[in-house]
Amino acid sequence: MSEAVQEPVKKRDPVATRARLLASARVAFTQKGYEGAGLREICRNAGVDQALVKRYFGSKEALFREIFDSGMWMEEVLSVPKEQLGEAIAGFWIDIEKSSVEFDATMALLRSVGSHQVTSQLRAVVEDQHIDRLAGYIGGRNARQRAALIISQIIGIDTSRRVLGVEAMNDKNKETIRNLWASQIQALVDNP
Amino acid sequence: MSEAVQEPVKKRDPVATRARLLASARVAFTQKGYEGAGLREICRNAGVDQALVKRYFGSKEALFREIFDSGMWMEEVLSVPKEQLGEAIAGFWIDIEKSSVEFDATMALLRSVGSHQVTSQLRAVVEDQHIDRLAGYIGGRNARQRAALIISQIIGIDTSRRVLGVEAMNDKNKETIRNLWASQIQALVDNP
DNA sequence: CATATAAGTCAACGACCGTTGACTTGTGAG
DNA sequence: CTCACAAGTCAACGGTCGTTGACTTATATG
Repeated sequence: MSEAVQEPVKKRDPVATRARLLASARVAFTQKGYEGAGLREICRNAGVDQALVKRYFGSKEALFREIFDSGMWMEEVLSVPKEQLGEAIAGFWIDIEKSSVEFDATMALLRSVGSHQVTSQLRAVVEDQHIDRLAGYIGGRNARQRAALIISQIIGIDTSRRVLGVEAMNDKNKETIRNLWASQIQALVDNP
Repeated sequence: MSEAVQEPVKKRDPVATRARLLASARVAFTQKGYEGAGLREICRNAGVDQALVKRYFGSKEALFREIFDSGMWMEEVLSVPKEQLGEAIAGFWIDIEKSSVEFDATMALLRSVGSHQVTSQLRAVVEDQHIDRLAGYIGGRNARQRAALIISQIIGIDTSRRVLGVEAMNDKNKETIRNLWASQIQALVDNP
């Protein structure tokens, strides 16, 4: 109402269109993974024609890449002192369900892991955005390997808990899982 | 040559056909996951017609289920004393590449995790064949949760190492990973 | 106001998917 | 030897997929 200083009522807004396409793709990839999400569905939910994916991104694969490029992955969790890193990481990923429901990059990754078309993309995301960043933070001997183990635990626990829905890790057992997992991570952070 | 006491040279052998179909399906699901593997490809490699999948198994989903039913999952690794369980599990899954290349149930599971059609199947496999069995073996307080964390680590590490191909966990770093991981598992086995 | 260009639409391509019913043919029981 | 039935084949169904080229239309520039 008040911010409409200039409202040309554009019928065509490439910036907004691109944004709506990206937003819709984020939801679809989160819910169904790379292969499971269809371009027609993504475009329908974005209210645009399916041919625009090619114009704006080039291909489905490039659209998928775009989504993972804009992630500030470990930042939020790497702001705590090392002694609390186990609690911070475990707490963040155990309570992640409260985060933005419409886009959950971890879920999108886990549900796309089986698609050969994007495995190299996902490896790059895991290595560059997660493992390397975490390894640089914890330091010490075999930092890369210890960081890789921590990231692998995130992948495995999230797969069991949220993708598969394993009962032993459901909300009723949340606190138990969080405590056990936090001390596991902390052991890897502290050193071999 | 010598064992052919009775060789009817059958043109039709339902038992053998079924077995060849299962063998081919195992390879395909291992390499491409549930969605990525097509029935036409499976049948072609088995040398049979694609219509036989319906006759023998009913559907693709049922064929997939059949493959995971015949698994003696944790048996091999649960034969060691508790004090060596960490070493046993880590060692088994780190060296798993030497096992039967054509069928690797863990890979088939990991590459199929994103397919909604089979998530409930896979959850059942993980819970009944892995978590429950391991929990019964290790015992103690919160055994199910500790077992679930161990199984989740298998899932996560195998996803990083063999599905994604993360460099920090490749063969050159195999020993480091094995040792770090073994002590992580052992800590969960011993108790909270 | 005229117009070049970008934005968006439309319909179709070729390929693959799981499934299915009708068909042919081998095989063992009588 | 016959024949009923199981085993295996064939072709097609209806559907989805990512992609693409030709088309229409809005917008900004001059």
